[in-house]
Amino acid sequence: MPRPRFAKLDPAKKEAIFGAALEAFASNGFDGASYNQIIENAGISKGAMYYYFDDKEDLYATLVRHELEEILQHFHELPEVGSAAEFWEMLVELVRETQAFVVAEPLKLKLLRSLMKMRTQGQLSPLLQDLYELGEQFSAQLLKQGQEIGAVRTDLPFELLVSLVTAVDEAGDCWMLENLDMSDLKVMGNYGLVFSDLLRRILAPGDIKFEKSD
Amino acid sequence: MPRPRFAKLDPAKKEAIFGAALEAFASNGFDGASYNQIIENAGISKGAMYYYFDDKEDLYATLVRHELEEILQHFHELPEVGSAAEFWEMLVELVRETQAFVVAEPLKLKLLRSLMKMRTQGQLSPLLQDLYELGEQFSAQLLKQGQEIGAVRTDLPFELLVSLVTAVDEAGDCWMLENLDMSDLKVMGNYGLVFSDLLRRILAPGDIKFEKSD
Amino acid sequence: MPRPRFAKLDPAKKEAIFGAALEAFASNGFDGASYNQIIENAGISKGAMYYYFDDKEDLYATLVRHELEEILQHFHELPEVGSAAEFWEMLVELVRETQAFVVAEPLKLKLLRSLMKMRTQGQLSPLLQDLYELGEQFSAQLLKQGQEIGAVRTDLPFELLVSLVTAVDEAGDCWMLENLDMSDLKVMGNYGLVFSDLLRRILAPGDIKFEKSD
Amino acid sequence: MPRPRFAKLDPAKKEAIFGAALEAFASNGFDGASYNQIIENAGISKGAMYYYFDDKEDLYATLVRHELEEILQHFHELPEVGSAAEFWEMLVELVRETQAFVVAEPLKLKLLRSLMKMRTQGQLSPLLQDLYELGEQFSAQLLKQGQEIGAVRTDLPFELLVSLVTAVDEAGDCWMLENLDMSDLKVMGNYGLVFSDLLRRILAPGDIKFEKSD
DNA sequence: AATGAATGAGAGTTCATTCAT
DNA sequence: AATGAATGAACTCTCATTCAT
Repeated sequence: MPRPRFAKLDPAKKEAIFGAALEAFASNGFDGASYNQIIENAGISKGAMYYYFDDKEDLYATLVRHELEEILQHFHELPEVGSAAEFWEMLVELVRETQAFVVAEPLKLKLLRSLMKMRTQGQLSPLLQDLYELGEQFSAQLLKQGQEIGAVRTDLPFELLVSLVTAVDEAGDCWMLENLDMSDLKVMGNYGLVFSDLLRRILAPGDIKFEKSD
Repeated sequence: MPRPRFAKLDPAKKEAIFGAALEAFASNGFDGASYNQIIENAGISKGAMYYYFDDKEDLYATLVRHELEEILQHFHELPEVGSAAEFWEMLVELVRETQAFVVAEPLKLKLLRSLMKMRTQGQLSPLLQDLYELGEQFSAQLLKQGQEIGAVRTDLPFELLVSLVTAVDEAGDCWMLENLDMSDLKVMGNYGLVFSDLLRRILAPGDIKFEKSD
Repeated sequence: MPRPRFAKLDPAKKEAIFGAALEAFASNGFDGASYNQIIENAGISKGAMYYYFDDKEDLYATLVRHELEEILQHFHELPEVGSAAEFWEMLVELVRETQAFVVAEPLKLKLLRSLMKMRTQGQLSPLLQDLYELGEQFSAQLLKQGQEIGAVRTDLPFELLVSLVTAVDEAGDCWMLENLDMSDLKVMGNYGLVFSDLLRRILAPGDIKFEKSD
Repeated sequence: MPRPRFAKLDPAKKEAIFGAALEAFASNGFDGASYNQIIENAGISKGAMYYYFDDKEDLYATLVRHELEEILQHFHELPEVGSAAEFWEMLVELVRETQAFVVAEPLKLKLLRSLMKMRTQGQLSPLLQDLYELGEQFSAQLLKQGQEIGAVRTDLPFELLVSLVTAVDEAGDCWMLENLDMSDLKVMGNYGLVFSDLLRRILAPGDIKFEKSD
């Protein structure tokens, strides 16, 4: 089922195809996007597209994997952290970088989120299931690391933690895109602290002490 | 776009229509559900359906509103709480009831979630936008109350809080449906505490003190 | 899978649909016939066709069943025969009638034969399998009757006999269509004797005595 | 339309092409087989295939001719027979050999039969028409020989005899493939007698005497 | 002598919706 | 108040074939 000779294609056409696909899938989800329209917008013939990709799902999977790998690579070398304090500092930085990505590439974010949507509702095909797990791998790896140095709680099922982190991330990203003037980067910078603190609240181990602040 | 004379219909037919629609929309989302099939499964004529509802979206909105109102009504009279402590106690109870609903009516939950999906991605039509806000109203009201008695933080934009609560709720519900043996109600009961604690962590005001627990 | 409300359709349109389908299926077989072209030639809209028939196969099956029943009904009341001699006399008459049908309705013959073709090669869907058995039923019933009164051999597997009769019929029909001037009905009449004798040679029981005739 | 420089090709590739084509055409018939898939399965480039063969039909015709010639060559030197009795003895042997071929090479049999199918229904292109006649040539030659020594009837049009022999052969082969456990070669041997007797019944001259056997 | 990228018409099927009755 | 026949654009995908290299 993997796609064959798309790799060695004229980069301009490649970009045209990925561009059209990104636009369509991000805006309308997998089912909602029209493959015909993607093909048309990419400016290639029907047969050509089916020469590059087995089918609609193959294109979708290829695109998602492409974007996913780009992101994962970007966060590839997480700094080694030795203490919980260092872990949370790293998280702040991580969240800031993520937000920068969200603002810079909202379509890509929406694309990745479309995969999450498909998972919750309906069942994912094996091909897409693999992709999903690849995507979760990053959060999972981070959480694992946090648990090893005692920064992250171990009293809840691991998958639940992953789901929670994903959900809060998504809610945060989504809210930012809707409510923040994107040009106002300073304000945005501050929200890095806000969201990393939210994650810490959720993930911190033990009984949290809720102290009155006013 | 509001729905017309559907109200004074034979309740049995009403139920047939809603049943077929719930099944279809919950399982396949708005776009994925086939209006033709809903009509057929409802055992009603094409013309009749278009006599009751303007179009597919009208049926969807009517159904969602119906379920939403049923739920809102159920939680209508929240007990008045005077202190933060009482607020958090109430929240525990609330989460438990919500979970019971999730287990009892997974389809209805999926239906409501389909609305969330449409919102995050793609744009909601004004009609559905109204519905979405109606759905958020409950969380919003709860948060408002919490803020008034000092239980809920006021340092973040209100809409962000609402989004966060919604996201965590959804992640929790979703995780439960996937991972819990539904007959194992005792275990489920315990998760009421887990999820309400998660909400408290997010919503509690001030700088949270993360104390080492081991 | 059966077809729904095609029955109570304006007979003229019914005929248009059956006509287009007969022409296409008879000439090109099931796979070879273009459903799109059938629809166009029938002069109805695509949606309308799918309103009458579930799919291409449904139309094909409906058409074949229609023609089959017409034929079976025509031969419904076979005269009761009490002796082998009467059986062979009846066979002569039967073959003559069949030949008249072949000449009158070559397309219908080709249609029925297309079903046979599909069976030998590739496997028939359950729907078409039923049809095929309905078609064989006539020959089978005839053979059964012949066996009961001792006119037809019982030393070979019954299914083989059916296959042989079918094959010889087909070869004969086919040859007639190709080689006979159809207007020359007198000659054709004689071939009734020829073909019924051929069938008798195959079906007659016992060791046949081949006597020199010259 | 004849095929060009395919002859002097690496025999291994030749075999690969013929193998893929045989598999596809035998299983799906001419129309049903996908030329693209044949090319892919042959492990050859698109351009190469169109370099060797004009088009799909050219490959089909070349393959059929190849198999046909192989068979015809196998039966090339029929033993000279001087009497009707010897003729029928030879026929028994011939049928047995044919059956062995059927069991050994069912795909090749199906391929040849696909040509018959195309002939009966739809019209054969001149190229394929030639092929068909080549195939009939063997039966024809046999019948001619039989007629010369008085073993085969001369009261029917020659072409009709050929058609009948072909049809009965086909019915027999087909029935064997379907109903016989191929490993049960002993039983199969007996059917050599059955089928050659069937042919004799059809072909024997004069008025056949049907004698009661019980 | 041979490649494989590219074509675009056409396949069967589903869709939400309309409208004469 | 309600029917259900009818629409035709759009859907994903396959086809045999061409042609610049």
